[in-house]
Amino acid sequence: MKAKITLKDIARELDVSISTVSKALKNSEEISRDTKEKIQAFAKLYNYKPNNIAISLKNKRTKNIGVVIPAIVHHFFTTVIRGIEKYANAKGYNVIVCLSEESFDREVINMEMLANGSIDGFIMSLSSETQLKGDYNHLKEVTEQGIPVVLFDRITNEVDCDKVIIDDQMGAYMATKKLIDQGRKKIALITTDDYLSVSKERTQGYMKALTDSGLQVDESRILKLSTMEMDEESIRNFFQTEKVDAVLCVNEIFTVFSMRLVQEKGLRIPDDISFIGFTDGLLSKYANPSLTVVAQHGEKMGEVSAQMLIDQVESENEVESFQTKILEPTLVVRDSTIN
Amino acid sequence: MKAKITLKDIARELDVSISTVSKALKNSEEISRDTKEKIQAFAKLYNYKPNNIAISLKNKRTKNIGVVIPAIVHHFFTTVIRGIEKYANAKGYNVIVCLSEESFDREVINMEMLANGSIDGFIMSLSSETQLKGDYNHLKEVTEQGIPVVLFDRITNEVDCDKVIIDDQMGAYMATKKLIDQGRKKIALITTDDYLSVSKERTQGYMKALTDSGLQVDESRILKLSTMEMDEESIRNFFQTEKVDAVLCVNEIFTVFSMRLVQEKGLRIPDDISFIGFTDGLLSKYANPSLTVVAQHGEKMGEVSAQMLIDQVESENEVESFQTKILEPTLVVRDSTIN
DNA sequence: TTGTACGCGTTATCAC
DNA sequence: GTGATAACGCGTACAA
Repeated sequence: MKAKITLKDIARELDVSISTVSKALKNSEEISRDTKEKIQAFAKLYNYKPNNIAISLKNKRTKNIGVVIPAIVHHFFTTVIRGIEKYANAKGYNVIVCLSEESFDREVINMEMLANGSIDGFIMSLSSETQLKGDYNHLKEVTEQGIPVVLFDRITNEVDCDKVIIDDQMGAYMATKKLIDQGRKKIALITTDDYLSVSKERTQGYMKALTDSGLQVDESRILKLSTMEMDEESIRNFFQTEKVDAVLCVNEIFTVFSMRLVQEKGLRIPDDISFIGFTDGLLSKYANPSLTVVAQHGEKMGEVSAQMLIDQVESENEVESFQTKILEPTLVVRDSTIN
Repeated sequence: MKAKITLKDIARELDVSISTVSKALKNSEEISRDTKEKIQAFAKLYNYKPNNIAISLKNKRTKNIGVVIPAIVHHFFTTVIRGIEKYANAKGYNVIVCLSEESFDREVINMEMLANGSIDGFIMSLSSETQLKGDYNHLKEVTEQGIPVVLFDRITNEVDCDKVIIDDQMGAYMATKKLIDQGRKKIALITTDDYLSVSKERTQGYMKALTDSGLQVDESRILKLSTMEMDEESIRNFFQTEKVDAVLCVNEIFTVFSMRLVQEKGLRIPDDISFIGFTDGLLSKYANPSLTVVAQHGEKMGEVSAQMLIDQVESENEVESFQTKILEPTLVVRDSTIN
């Protein structure tokens, strides 16, 4: 095993000083051609690479980005990570991923772990427990320390930082409008409690579309689950009592499961009942029938988040004005609605 | 903005030496109660936290694990990451995720980036391009430098390191056997070229099950796609020529798409034709009909990988014997096969 | 043209 | 009981 070689090692071997080696490897004009060539050849031979940690300590820049998300087994979040990775890597940054698993405590612990010098900035989406609690002190502390933060998707207005979201309200509005235009009158909404920022927005978009079209909002047609996790029981009960001709759901899984339920009852999709979900993942594409969805453009969101963060990290002067970027959702029409 | 406070800051404020502060904060017996209390109170007040980077430089331990995988928008890999995260986090390690996106070059670049001091060890699954090329020098270099590596799922025998896989051959064998036991005679296999270690194993298991049951292996019933990415055209062609009564696929997506194709032709699943896939993800659970699959236990795999890696990282004496852990696959029976 | 000295933040050793 | 010093690996201002 050949251990990593350092400047000191090279200096000792070649009987020059460390700084000479350092300069030579940077091709400094100060050093004579002879010495430079000798040192560079030796360095190449022993595959010298500067130690990232030492450089981080010196520069107070780690070139690491901390990403804290509630879950990773969700298509949307994986696409965001991919977008972040793509941009960050191109800029020479690494991505440290931490999962809060929807837990406030784990979110706090993870941030504290990373905030002690491991990263140059955070990109994060809030855990549901955090949004429920409404406690954002861990975020405030971090920003007060001067560590840049970019929030995406699940955000809060209580923290001053850059944000990236899609226009969830518009997405729900577009979807609902489409259902109405196709003659649907009894449109159900399967969502979660309003403490989740995205669900709140989507619910508003749904209601606005109904009232804009002169339809009544019937609260009994709105099912609010407690989390984004699957709750088969509640959805089953809902469809036992409610007779509807269209359903909008805030994610893919709720939609696919709901479709299955009504299919079991003998209803035909989209003839008897239409479905639209959120998130354009594999499930939507390969469901039977394939799913019409509001695409959230996770990869784009990740890229934009990474760009905003790195801009902040690399800007000399402290940024004082924060911006919120709102991406436009798109309706991807497939077979769960009438064409 | 209150910047991070250092030992030096505290020392200056309290008019003591840096080493006194350091010791006091570690509750050293050497320091008087008075001084300790004063220093600890001050540190708490200003929320002092030691700088990870400085500690890493000193200890030559980063408490970071590098994870390099081919893709993240795959359920299997996300579950592995989750397992790694879970174990690593509990041990105080962070997880740096890098995506090779199935590219050899990106795999090499990512490893080089991380190998220069950013991480204590690697957990990785080979990109398809790497397996196709058969070039593992980047892995060998890293292990020669004394950086521990754990390979999972897509592995190679050419690198000496710990490995974690499931018994892919057994998984395919179990699945094929089940189809045979249900009276199926014409069983197709949709897989990828043999350069992918997992596909090769699965193909062997499939063939072994057939011959063990006295059935002929009919090469025309085996479709070998070039990658794990979806290739709708090839699959469509395959089902146009081949008449089979059961299909085994090496992933979920191939399976779900194939089911759709035969359904369009009017075949009933599982009455006329049965399906079994690999990977127990959302698609399998929510497909219509739901999918019988060989579960790969990704989360478990991640945990085991992390455990093996951290054991190696933390073991004083250099480990010289490497082990390969083989996890058992499980058949999850759902509605795409006869019960 | 080359080398010395210092600092990044921490800890461990040794001297007072 | 407290403090000075060296070391981790690197870069750079300054001195020779």
